[in-house]
Amino acid sequence: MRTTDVTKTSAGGTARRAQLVGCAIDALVELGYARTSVAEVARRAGVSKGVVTYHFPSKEDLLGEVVVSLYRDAGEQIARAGAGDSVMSELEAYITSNLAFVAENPRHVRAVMEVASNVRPGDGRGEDPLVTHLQELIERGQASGELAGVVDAGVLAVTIRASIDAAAARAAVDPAADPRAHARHLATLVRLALRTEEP
Amino acid sequence: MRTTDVTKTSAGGTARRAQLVGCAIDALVELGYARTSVAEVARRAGVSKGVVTYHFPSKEDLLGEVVVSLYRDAGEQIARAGAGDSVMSELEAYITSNLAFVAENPRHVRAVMEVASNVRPGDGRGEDPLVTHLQELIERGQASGELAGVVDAGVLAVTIRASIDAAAARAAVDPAADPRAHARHLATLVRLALRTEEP
Amino acid sequence: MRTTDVTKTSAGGTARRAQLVGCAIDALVELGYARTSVAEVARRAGVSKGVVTYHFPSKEDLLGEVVVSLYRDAGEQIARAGAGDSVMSELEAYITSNLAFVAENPRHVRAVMEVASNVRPGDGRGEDPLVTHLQELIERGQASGELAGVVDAGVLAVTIRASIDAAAARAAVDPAADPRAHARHLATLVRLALRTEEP
Amino acid sequence: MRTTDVTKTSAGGTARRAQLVGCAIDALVELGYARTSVAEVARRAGVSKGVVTYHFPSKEDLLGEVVVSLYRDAGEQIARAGAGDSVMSELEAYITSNLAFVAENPRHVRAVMEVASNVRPGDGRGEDPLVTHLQELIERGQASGELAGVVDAGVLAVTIRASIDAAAARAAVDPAADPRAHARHLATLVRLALRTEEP
DNA sequence: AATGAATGAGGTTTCATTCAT
DNA sequence: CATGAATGAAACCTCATTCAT
Repeated sequence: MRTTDVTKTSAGGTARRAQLVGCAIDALVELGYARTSVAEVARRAGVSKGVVTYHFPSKEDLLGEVVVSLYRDAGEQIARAGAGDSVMSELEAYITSNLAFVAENPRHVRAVMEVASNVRPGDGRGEDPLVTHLQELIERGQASGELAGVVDAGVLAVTIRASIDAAAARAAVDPAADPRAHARHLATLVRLALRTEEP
Repeated sequence: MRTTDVTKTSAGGTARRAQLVGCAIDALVELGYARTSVAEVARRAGVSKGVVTYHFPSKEDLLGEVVVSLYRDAGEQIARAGAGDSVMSELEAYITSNLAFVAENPRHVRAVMEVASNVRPGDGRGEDPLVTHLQELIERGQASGELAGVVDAGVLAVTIRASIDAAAARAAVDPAADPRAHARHLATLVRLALRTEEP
Repeated sequence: MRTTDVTKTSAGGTARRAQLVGCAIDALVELGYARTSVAEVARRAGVSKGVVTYHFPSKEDLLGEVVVSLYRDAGEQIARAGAGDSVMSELEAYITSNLAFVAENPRHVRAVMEVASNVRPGDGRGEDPLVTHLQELIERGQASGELAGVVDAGVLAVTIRASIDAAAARAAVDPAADPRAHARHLATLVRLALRTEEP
Repeated sequence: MRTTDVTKTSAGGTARRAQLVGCAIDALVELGYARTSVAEVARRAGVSKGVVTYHFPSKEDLLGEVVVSLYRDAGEQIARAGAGDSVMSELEAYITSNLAFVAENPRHVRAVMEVASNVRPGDGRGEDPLVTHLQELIERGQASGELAGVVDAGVLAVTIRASIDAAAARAAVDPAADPRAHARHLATLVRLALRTEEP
């Protein structure tokens, strides 16, 4: 329980909001989406239900904050990873930084997965931008001849993304999992699949 | 609506059960887990709520049947695919038959995904048997020298499984997706990753 | 409390529905609109809250039924009153039958007033059809020369309607009030206002 | 929005109170009683919720002030209208000044109606003093022979009052309505009803 | 087998009010 | 004077489940 005393901790309700988001994450990880109610989050925070709806007018707002705060944190960290000087090293940096973030925030990642798998996408499809970005990266490398063109860029992009997510899911639930090792092995796998015959 | 008249169709109400499972699948696909209620399933079947609870003592039983019936069908079909004469061809058959099944049963697959992401796994951990099976297969190939040993068998197994699931998720929701093509490209990817230097 | 045993009273839930409407009327009269909750109605009926929402999916449905059942009853009774052979006698019949109905159903009338004064009219205005009907009647009499044209038909129509409603409000709350006497005096008033100089 | 800057405007916060009453009126007119919350009033005033409860210990106090401020204003204006030299002219002055006030303060009037229809009268019954006053006036005229005695003074009093209120309700909601014209026509109506046969 | 009625728990949200700063 | 945080009650609604017929 994140019942850390929050009084006098920070100006504005920022601390309280952060605490509530933290409790929501805990509830999502431990109970799943369906059993994560406003009441449950309030209970974990040791406050009344009203406090939650005071800081987050609706449940959607609270869970939305769980999601965006992850994207904010992940975005910052992954941006710092910077790009490599070749497509392959950029791919590797992508994989590594993603799973490094996962290794450090397994529960937050898991919580967002719970939310994502239970929110009906408004109107429908829409390519996953994460996958699209990967695919374009790979295609660029293939076009320049740096990478072999045998394997389908789209399928490889989906596969990389899915592998990262699977490792994340695992890490969130199994403290013994090692997302960084997964990253290394996945990078190897990708390198093998994309190596040109004669370097 | 699967309101096919079911009266006097079969002994023991097996047909009614099948109809209800079908309606549950439809509801899961169209409304998502949260909005799939017993009442909704009954409405779609054109019967009263009592009928559902009569055939399935609890909601869990109904959704459980959605899941096991998929595993039953998939198991049969994939078993028929048989094994190849080499580990690589067995891997390929696994990938292909899995995604062939997905291509033929996208809605049922999607429904099971809805259920799976909302049912808390009994107590927790537990290796995924599907992944374990793949991993053992790969390790066998690597031990015999048929396959290269550079890549980590566990990570590759997880990645294959994740890639298949991602393609399935996509196919279930996007009629334009082509799971069979995904299977071919994924098989290529695996072959590249596992090929020995000098065959 | 209308906790009359309803079991085995009638086929279908019609009796239960009627009982709930009755309890809603009682609550509206005794507590007013704001304090008339679904829970309160259930309590008065001696049933659980769920019963109310079972028969009336939403609170709006329940209160809507309070209103339409009044209009149904009133419509039938007033229709039976029939029309007179002159405009004046028709006006008199209107006033009399309206207040006779009020005299017999003071609580139901009061309940509907509570609802009416608390439901925001969807888009806005819209002439009150009851008033419009009266106004047309009066104008017809004035055009034919049967009634004096000095007084404004619209204002008289509004005034008659308002007077009836005021008497109704009074009757609903004061058992000593006499709506039928009010009707006689109001009719006299109208006759005086509309009499021609030389008959 | 009545967000007029009120700081340092007046001693004792009288201006703030007036501003809040004004915002409450706006909310009542635009949203109705049910949706007029303390928070809404504060929002419209551009201040925090606490300000409202500071100046008005309870919601009832705020809405009460909406009502009494109307009665105060109306009382002053109607008193200025003065009395006529005959009962009939006094009746006419009453009707005219009432509806003149309505014509000038339609929103305030509407707001008070919202409140009135949602506040349970203390214990119940109680003659309406406004009606009683009218009734006594009429009876006086009838006793002196100035007015005809055919029509019942009580019913006429109720009817006049109801007609004024109906016109007020209309004016509050329909800017095209003309309460002053209503007053003239109503006065005519009353005169006709009370004229003696041979003057 | 099937139905419709009933239950009661639980969910989200709104709100008047209190209070420390 | 003013604020923002917190509370707790109450409202409406949904739903899985039980049961008599």
